[in-house]
Amino acid sequence: MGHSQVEKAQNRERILAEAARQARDEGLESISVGALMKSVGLTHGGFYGHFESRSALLAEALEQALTDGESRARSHAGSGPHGFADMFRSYLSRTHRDSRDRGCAMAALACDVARANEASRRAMETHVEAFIAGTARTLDGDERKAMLAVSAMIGALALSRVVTDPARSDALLRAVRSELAKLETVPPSSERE
Amino acid sequence: MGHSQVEKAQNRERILAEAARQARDEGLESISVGALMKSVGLTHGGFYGHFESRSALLAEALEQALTDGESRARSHAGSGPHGFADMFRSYLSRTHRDSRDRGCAMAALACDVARANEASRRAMETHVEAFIAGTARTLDGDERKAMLAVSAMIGALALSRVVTDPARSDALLRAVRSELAKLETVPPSSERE
DNA sequence: TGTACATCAGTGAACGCGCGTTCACTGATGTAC
DNA sequence: TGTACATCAGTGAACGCGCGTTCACTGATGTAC
Repeated sequence: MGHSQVEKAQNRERILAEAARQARDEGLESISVGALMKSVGLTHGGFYGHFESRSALLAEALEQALTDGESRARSHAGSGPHGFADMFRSYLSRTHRDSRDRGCAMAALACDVARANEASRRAMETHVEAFIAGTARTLDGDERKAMLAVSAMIGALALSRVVTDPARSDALLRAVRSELAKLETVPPSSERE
Repeated sequence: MGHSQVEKAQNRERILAEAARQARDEGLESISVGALMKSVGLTHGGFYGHFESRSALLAEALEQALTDGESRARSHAGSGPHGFADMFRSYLSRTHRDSRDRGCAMAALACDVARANEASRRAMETHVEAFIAGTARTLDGDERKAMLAVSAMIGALALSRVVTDPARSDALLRAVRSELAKLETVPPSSERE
């Protein structure tokens, strides 16, 4: 056969990208070396020329999935003002709900990572903190509001993928969108805090 | 050996209870027939006297986990007034975060169920809708507020189990608790809607 | 520029292992008399 | 109440299967001359 060094590097990227996609689609643990290699048009034996082991791949795939989802969230915000409303509207869109394999890895994998090893948890933790910090920046630096918003966005997206009734799934996304919109408005009076 | 019919019924319950616990602790798919039977003190062969197959068990275990978590949430509300504040305070407690195997199955398994078969999704959907309806009842029937609250509770609990820094995990729970508390108070004026 | 050869990316057979499932068997249970 | 026997809950060896991993091999790549 024989392939160039350039092709090898490209193949590694293709394997990793596909693994990150499959992780979000079917879960990290459901990735199998044979199926993964087949889906990028290679045979299983070649896998170990790219990664030390399946578990080493899973670690990289998780990081890749987290980064993918994040850059996608940023690009979703569009070229307009990267405000809070722009962000949560695209995050809580039906499009995002229906493209789990290309969307936010935190919503797709939070439960799995919660029971994974500490390295995986730390990897996702970094992205959770970044999401909170980025959201706080659009909310006058109010971190507590940002924590509520991030929890609600990730929770609502995950739940919208559980609900089988399309109308109710849509309603859930819509409701959380409209309630989050209220967070951005300054409270009419500061009497409460 | 020989065991009575009463013992058989009890063993079935013990297998199911342990499966529901393991499902929340390590994920539905990580349940293995051999390990499960061993953990209740039986041998793998006897499993098929109780369940038709592993996948039939998983379906029952999911339902059991969902019911367990729900009844626990109810009992957590305590004997006082079953208000919104009582509920989310116990839901977003460190105790709940740290006892995933006995807690809410929606927070523990939402991501897994999102990619599971339709029967599993429908099973969890019923409990999601019940949680929303029950929460709405404590919020003057405002379903949209309830959807925000439920999304935030489930999202925050799941994320608090990802975050490895104990102080930050606590802060996340605390922040969402304090922000949800504001939902219950009637808006100072109805000028906005 | 052209040739000879070492390198190495990818192949596919083979391996051990753990899993879900089956089944002949055991011996206490519980019923018929 | 006591005895004889059919039932059946649980046992553990055995099965096929898919998986992660290894490794001898192939043949194009890319370098040394």
